[in-house]
Amino acid sequence: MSAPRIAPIDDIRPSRLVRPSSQKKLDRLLSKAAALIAKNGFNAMTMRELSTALGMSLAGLYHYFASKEDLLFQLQYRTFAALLEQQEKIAEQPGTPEERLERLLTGHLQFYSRHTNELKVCTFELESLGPKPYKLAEEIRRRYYRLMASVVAQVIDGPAAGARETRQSRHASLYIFGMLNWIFMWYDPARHGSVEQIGREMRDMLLHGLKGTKRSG
Amino acid sequence: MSAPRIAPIDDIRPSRLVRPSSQKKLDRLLSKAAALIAKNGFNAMTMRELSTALGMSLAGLYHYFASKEDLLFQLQYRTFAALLEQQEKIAEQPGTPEERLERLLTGHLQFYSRHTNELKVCTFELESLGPKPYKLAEEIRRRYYRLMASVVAQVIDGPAAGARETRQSRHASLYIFGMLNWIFMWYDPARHGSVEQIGREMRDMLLHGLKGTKRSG
Amino acid sequence: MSAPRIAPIDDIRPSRLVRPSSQKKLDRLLSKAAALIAKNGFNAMTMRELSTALGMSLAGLYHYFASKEDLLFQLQYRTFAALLEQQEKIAEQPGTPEERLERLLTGHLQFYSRHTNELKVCTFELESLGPKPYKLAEEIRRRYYRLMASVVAQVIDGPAAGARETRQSRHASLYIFGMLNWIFMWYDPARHGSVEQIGREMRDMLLHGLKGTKRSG
Amino acid sequence: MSAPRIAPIDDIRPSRLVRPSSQKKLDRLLSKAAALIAKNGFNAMTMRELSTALGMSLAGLYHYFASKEDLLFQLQYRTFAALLEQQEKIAEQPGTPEERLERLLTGHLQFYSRHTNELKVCTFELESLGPKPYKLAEEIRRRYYRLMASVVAQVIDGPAAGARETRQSRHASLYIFGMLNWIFMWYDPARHGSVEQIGREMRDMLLHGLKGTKRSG
DNA sequence: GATGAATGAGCTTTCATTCAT
DNA sequence: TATGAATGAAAGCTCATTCAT
Repeated sequence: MSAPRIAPIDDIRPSRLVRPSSQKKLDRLLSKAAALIAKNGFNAMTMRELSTALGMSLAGLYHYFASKEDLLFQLQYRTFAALLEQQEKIAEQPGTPEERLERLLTGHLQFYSRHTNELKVCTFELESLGPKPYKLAEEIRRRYYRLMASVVAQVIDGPAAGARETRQSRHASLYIFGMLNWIFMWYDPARHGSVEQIGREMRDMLLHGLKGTKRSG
Repeated sequence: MSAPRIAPIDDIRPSRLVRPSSQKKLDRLLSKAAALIAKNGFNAMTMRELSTALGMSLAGLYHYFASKEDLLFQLQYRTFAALLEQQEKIAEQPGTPEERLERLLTGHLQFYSRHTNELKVCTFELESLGPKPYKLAEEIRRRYYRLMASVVAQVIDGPAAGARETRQSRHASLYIFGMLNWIFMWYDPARHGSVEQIGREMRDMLLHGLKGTKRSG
Repeated sequence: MSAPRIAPIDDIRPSRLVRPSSQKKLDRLLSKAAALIAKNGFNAMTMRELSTALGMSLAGLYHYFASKEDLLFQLQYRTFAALLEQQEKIAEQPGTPEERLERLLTGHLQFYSRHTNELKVCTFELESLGPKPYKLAEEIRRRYYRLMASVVAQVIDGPAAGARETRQSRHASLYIFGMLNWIFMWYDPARHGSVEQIGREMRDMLLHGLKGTKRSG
Repeated sequence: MSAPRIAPIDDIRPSRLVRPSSQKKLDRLLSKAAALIAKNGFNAMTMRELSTALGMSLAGLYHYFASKEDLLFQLQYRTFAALLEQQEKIAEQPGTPEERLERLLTGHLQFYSRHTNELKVCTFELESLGPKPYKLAEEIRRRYYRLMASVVAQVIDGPAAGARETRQSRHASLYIFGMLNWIFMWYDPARHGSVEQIGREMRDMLLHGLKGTKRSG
């Protein structure tokens, strides 16, 4: 069940090679961009604004990104790829389906709490991509979705049933992604507790229903 | 437990009265605007584009909306108010907490299926509002959230416990709204069945956990 | 030396007769318009703004004025005509040239203090008129200028010299109009005293030079 | 009696440094803008019109001016500052109060004849500025006014009286500025002679009264 | 007379992007 | 690599004016 390699970024930016020496600077640029996009949306972020926030010239940005959309794509692709890689490793660890589900939930939430801006951009600005980069990003997303669905299927039908998805498991996975992604709209660690706690709550609700959430209070 | 009346729109635009005769036209404008915003986002929709789609002049739009943002606000406010009104009526009907929860789920999804564009705009363009209209829209949202949380609380702790919210019920409500709102990202009636079916699935999962979803297959 | 009648307004607005019954309303409109134009300039005043300030509909204004420029013209023409008529009467009164000069100065300043807004519009928005109304307004102005120049000539060269203008009298008249019209830029009755006092000061300075102004202190 | 330095422009636009290399270009832009504004007023001048007249793109203008109003402010501030600097130098030269007054009159008129457009903009478009730049421009104006008033005071009360302003000297200065500034409305070198001649005429009228103007004919 | 609705033309400003240096 | 200067395209919005009622 080893995953195929993810298509390289340069598929979409064949014109420019980013050498290791500038990797660190590139990361800084993307991080700042993520913060600005997360705050007001991709459209609202302007290249000028970004250049000012970075203390560099507007034209200078175009040494790192072929276009504003390329910037968005790089941001999304890298983030998604990192999330998927993490979750695939987590899913490979042995354990009951229930244990693995909890690990996926918590892993997702932890990734969220460490890369809030980046994940927010991935979650809400997918449609801002053009058709080609969209397809590339979509592909990773789909793999992540299948990963979740296969674990959910084992929870529902038992590990003996293999990882065959069913209508139930597919729908449930969509509900679960809704729960997970909606967290951007409300989560505040000071008010709601740690993401690990949230992960346990979700697990209880998913495994035992609403009444089961009383146990984890 | 009768709800206080919703603050009238004119709180924010006291200068303009929309008379009954133009109500119909206003509805048409808002409906088309909702479609365009839902498609590409509020920022991407241009007033010119809207005017063309409506077959009227650009300047003519400004007879109905003080600004582009005012348009967004009117759209959100009306839609939210209609949704809230519907759901409050539904919640008032007698029945066990479980029955009332299912009715709320289904009611939300039905509203979604009848006003997909409008609800999408409400769900994803809230942050495009300025501070003052944001607060007004937020207020309705909060009331809807409380309505859901009170029913969820009764499901968890039993009807005898009253509608007192707890940490569990509040968090669970947030998870539920995530499930409900995420539907914009994937739902296709042809592939996923009717919204009533989805509503039953969600109910089963919420009441009995993932394994409980097998029953409604 | 009786002055020829002033060309009737209808030369420029042949399309519409203003009947006596609406005369009063027309005056109100022009007065409000004068106030708004005086405040921010003709260009900055909008017909909407005016209609709002008057509590009437935008379209309604066009029953009284063929266009925005027509409004300006009517305002200027009426005001100038009234000023000229007053000053011609004043100049006809008997007296030494010096006395008649003082009367003209004071008359001008009194007219200013009674019709500040209107006169300001006449003084600073002449160029906002199109060529045809400009010429009509210019004509009255020129008559007023000649009236002043003839009196100034008598002051300089003695009443025996008749009213023949000279280079001196013409230039001096221009300087005097400068003094008079610049008053819009600074005059405040609370700080500078009555216009009659100002008139005496100007007379002293004009007749006796700067050192002569000490007498009227 | 050395004057304090004039507040630098950057007080209001600290973000943009105009380097010496672009100074020449900036001057060209402002000069053309002055011509267009002088012709039809600030409101009537459009940025498009200016860009066309300069043979550059509309957007390019915004490299030099943060906004249309900023353009007006820069124009006014620079012109006023230059006028004030010149007149302060002139006033410092030794001589009787009468000689110094004449030098100020002639200096003002010469500045006018060399920078007609710019000075016209300063004189008639002050109110087109917003409150903050207005205050800055007002400040320079006031200093110029005081300079004139102090010399006028010495003419009236003799040099021994120092430069203490009196009601007479203050008012007389306002009349003088009226005479000087009104020149925009009528002066034509071909018809009225050189500005130096006008300056002498004004001096004679101011020192000896209307009858004294015969001497300079 | 009066007005709500509508519009063509035009305004200031912003944006992503390019290019000579 | 880096940047100041420049620009085509387009955006939101306003204005004087018209016209059916």
